[in-house]
Amino acid sequence: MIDKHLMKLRARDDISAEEEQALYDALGEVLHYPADHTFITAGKELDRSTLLLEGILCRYKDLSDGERQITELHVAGDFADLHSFTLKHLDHNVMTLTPAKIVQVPHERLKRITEQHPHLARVLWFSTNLDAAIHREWEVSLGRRSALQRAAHLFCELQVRLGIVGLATEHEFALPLTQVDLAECLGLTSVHVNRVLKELRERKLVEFRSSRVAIADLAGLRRVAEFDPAFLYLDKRAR
Amino acid sequence: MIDKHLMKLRARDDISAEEEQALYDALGEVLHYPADHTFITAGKELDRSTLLLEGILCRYKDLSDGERQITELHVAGDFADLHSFTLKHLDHNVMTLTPAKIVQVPHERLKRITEQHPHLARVLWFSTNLDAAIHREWEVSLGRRSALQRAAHLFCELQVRLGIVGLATEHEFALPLTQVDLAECLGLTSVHVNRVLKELRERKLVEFRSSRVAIADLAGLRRVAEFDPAFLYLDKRAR
DNA sequence: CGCTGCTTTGAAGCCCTTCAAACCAGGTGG
DNA sequence: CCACCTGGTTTGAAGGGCTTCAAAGCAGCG
Repeated sequence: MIDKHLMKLRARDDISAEEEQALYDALGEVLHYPADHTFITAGKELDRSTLLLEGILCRYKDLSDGERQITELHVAGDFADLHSFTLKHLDHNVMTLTPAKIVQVPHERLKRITEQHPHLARVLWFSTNLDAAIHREWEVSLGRRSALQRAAHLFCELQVRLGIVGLATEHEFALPLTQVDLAECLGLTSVHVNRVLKELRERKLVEFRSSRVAIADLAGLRRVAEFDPAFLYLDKRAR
Repeated sequence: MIDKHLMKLRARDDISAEEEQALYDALGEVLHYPADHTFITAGKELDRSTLLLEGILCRYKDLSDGERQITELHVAGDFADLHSFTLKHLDHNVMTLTPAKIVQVPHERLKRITEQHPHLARVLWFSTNLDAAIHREWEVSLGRRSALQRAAHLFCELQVRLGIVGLATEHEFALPLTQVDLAECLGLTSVHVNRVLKELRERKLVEFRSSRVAIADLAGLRRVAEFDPAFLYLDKRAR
């Protein structure tokens, strides 16, 4: 059931059979959520974390004028809110962008992992630090990259992250988001996202339509985005 | 020596005398760095973390055109790169913005903490998750807030964070940064930062000059920034 | 007293937003 | 089976917030 999560972890470190079992033992209830469903609200006390099995989630914050900023996208195999284990409540909301299948992991069982499996605990710690690395890369995009580069960079990031769990090739992947969703990731208006997507299409770099990303020229796309996958920590080593 | 770090941790959870001792036992060499000194470079293997005792540090990424984005500021009491414990190398650089006094903490000794002090390990994990929360708030600023709001929000954040370690009052705190430094935090040009600071001054909200922030109207400043300190997790509870 | 780094100000321009409306595909119901 | 509705996409025109370029002002210091 958590094969994609294991793929993600094992791309970064060795996970023993015993540790794999400890993870399985930590699993709780499996749930199916519809699209556009906010299932974690900022400030609310949490006693379990959410491991995404299928679909796409996002973390987001709302502003007073109705604007929204998505701070991270989550794909299958990601813990959406592992950080709630130490934070106890979150500073942001989490919602589904597509229909999603998730499995809950009670914090009580995560606590046991920190007590009985220090290495696995460090790997989980690593994985929250990986989320922070993604945040940092988004800060760079939002602060310093042009609209075209931001969009290109996001597609590059998703191609790698989905590739790790077998959901993307060099040429394409499914991405059932709207242009509004993308705009909320990129700090742009959906109108401008539309124009940027048009330019990426005309430059024969990438095509985003009918819920798919078709990459015409991955090298060119990465060049435009100045994409360096180092921030995704794909080197496998002891954590 | 690490009293400010303990103040920071104890604002979020209880730290026992035994845990405090474990932290002291983990300390290594104390170093003094000059201002504008990059002492951690992206990609370089690390075997120790850096606890800031005095001064201001920043994490930053450089872009090909010479632009720079600062992704977080660090104040006394912060671990600047505790996340390198699980990441092993970083995706960003770390530099001093002022002269700084730091103490190194070998990863080997942090590993021992994860094995012998699970609760303290969770508190340290929490503290890297707090950095991620700050990243998210910056994403919101960079993606959705106006230049004026971004600057106001940063001052509010620093007032709280410095206040926790006794380095800020409701009315003022030392901040020996240049307008160029601020611009690199805020995703703006230094020219525009200058205009924004002028407006904050004219609106009688906050004055930034000669290395100090003088807050004329904290409530008004927070209103302009739409500042909510919840993302700093100041509620004390078991982690 | 002149250098250096930082701050301040002005003028022009551009990237992205705003506002508005048309277009399009998929699903529903008469 | 088409008319209609709805959510999403596309395009145009005008405007604004921030950048760019340029230069002057200013404080600290050797």
